[in-house]
Amino acid sequence: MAHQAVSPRWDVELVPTLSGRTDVPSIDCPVEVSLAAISGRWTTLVLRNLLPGDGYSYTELAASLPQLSDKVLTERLRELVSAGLVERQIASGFPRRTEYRITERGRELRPLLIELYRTGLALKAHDGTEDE
Amino acid sequence: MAHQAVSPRWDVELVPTLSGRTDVPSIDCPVEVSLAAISGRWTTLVLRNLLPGDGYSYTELAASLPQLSDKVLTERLRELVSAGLVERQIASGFPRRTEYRITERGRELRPLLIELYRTGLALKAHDGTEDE
DNA sequence: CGGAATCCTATCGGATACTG
DNA sequence: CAGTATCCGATAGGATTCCG
Repeated sequence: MAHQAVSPRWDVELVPTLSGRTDVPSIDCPVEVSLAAISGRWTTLVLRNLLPGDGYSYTELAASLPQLSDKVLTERLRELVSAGLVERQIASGFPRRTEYRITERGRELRPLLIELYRTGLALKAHDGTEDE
Repeated sequence: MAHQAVSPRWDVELVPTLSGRTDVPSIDCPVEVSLAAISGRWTTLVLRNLLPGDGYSYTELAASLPQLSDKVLTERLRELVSAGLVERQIASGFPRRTEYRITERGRELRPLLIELYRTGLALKAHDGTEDE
């Protein structure tokens, strides 16, 4: 008989469905789906700015994050749009105006971002570098 | 007078404190703190396995994630240990046994991981690729 | 057993310059 | 205004081999 793959003891609240019991980082795992949605430098800041629901032009978005280069801003926006988290509308007229706005789907990330914030505050509170 | 930096409209539930109002991805921002804690390929899987609280030897951990190379496993463990999220104890004896175990601090990540899972399921549910 | 050391490639993200 | 194009250095992570 062959060796059994060693399986952890499952925390069923943490891993309630089978797709979380993977032994590799696969996009089938819900956790990886979420991570993919918020991954990339600057992504969470862009989402933070869009989440209140206001439409932003490209330039406004760039002005709200002055250190963010055009290249990366464009990349992030394309990723978010193609993931259906942000929508892009081009209003005809001159000068051209593009408007970026969070989608319903994008709003699903809000609780996650709140939790990221909350957890970060908790970790900062007791800093992990106290002596015994 | 100079130009004003363009500031977004704040979602005060999402960004309750000043440290979240940064315009660059700084480690001062709580969101970045959380992201740093769970960042890196395989990290969430290692945490998932440790979160039930069982101690794992290096080899058991490796066996629970067979595709994970020694190099990356070691890297991840060092990061987690140095962040105070996991503790490492060496039991004297032969053969040598090292035991990795989640810390109290590490348990603070549990709600975040649950939320990552929850959000991922939600995103998968309505897939973002439906036609109108 | 529990790693460390090397090597190698791919992708990421920053800087800069240019365009319809 | 709203991006694109190009270059480039740094890191991440996988494969493999070695060590106390």
